[in-house]
Amino acid sequence: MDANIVKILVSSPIFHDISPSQLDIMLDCLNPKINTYNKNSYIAVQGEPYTGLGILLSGEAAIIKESASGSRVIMTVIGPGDLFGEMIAFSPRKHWPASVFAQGTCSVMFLPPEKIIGECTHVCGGYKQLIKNMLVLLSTKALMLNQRVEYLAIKGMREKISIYLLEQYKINQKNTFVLPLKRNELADFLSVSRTALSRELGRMRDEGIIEFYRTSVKINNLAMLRRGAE
Amino acid sequence: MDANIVKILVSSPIFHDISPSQLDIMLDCLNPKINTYNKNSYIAVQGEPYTGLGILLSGEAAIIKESASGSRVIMTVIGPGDLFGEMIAFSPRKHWPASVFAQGTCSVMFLPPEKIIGECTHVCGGYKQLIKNMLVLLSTKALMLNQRVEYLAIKGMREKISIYLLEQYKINQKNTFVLPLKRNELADFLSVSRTALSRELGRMRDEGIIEFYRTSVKINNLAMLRRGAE
DNA sequence: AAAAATCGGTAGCTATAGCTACCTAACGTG
DNA sequence: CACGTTAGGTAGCTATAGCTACCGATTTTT
Repeated sequence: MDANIVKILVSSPIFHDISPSQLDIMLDCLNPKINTYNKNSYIAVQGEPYTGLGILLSGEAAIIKESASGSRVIMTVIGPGDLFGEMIAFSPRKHWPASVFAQGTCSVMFLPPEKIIGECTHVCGGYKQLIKNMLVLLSTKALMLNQRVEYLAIKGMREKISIYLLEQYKINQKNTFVLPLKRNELADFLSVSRTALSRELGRMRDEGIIEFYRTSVKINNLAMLRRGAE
Repeated sequence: MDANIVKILVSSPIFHDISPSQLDIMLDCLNPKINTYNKNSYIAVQGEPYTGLGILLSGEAAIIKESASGSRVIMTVIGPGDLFGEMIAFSPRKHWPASVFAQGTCSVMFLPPEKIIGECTHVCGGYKQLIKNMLVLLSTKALMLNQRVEYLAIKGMREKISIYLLEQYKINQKNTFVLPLKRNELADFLSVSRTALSRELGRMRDEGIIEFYRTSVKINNLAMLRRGAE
């Protein structure tokens, strides 16, 4: 296997803690298929049969959800080393739940999922690590989604903001901190409109609960913030 | 190991396709801890250190999310054979993201997650199956959550309903079908108020798109329903 | 079979948050 | 450094959906 490819693969979370030499051996068992895609072409099409666990080797691709009427929403953008289709690999579903679209020229490695829990009887250390990595990846994904559901299920704008800020406060352990998201991204994450988000933040500032400038925030009244979270 | 316990375990998705005799052998490796809990006591407390992958052997327990202010929301109710804490098992997080509360007298088996990707070098068939089951469980969970996020991210009431009905239509392949959820549950799933949901359903009926009585629905105008889904 | 609880539809009121539009501050690029 | 672009705050208007209240129908309990 090409040394360059191995280099990218060892940086990918799916091969975390697997040495290049181990990886080289494992690839023989895993039966990977490598394809290249031109800019603005489909790597995977929503609804079509699943083609395996994808690892982006080079280029940039967008995961997009397409509605029946043809409107397209970009879910995420992925780069070299990133995975896609990891949720479907071991589920009973056998169709792509979203499309993957090459933003530039891309090369992609597909792994047949059945090979991961594979026949490969000589259980090298790398093999065990691979499974462990898959378990970690899926758990983390599920937890992230779970957290997102929790935020989306919150009714009020004030409540969403308060809970989000309290969580950030807990992480930073300081009254003043910098948010990891820009306004637009935060609005997206909370699934509210940016303008309404800004308005509510303004109100909270007027009430003396917080101060902010762009992504930096200072909590002035923790008790009131807590009350806002209900 | 008690034959009764083995009987429940083989019915649990985590030990799917593992024979009782295989299971009996595996349990020696897995180092399970069994505890019993009185009615109305905590099996796990949100925020406290993770105690392992839980399998409910008997009784009924509720997964509840508790907010800082002390308000409690029941997420799901689980019964014998059901799992809990499967998302945290392989993630870097080491604290319960929700509480588990015994609704009646419960007995619970906890498995240390590190044993699942275990040291157990004699790779019996059952062991491989166990890992496969974990992967399937986590994938399915992630997909479910993903679907939920998609619904919650939808803005309009009409749009939510239309997409939901179209999905049900696709499943049933008939114009007339019975919804798997009651109004209350559907409102919960879509994260809208029941009254607003009923109102919009009424509007859609007035416009001749659908007919309905309780949980049975008939689609009268598929094209309009599609348009409602944007 | 009567009583109680659940389920579901309707109506009116109102708070909320989305949308458009606009403007200023920061960033980045040739 | 001038230009375009992105990020973010503000304002006014309005549609939407939440809430309360109520009532009839259905199911469950006793």
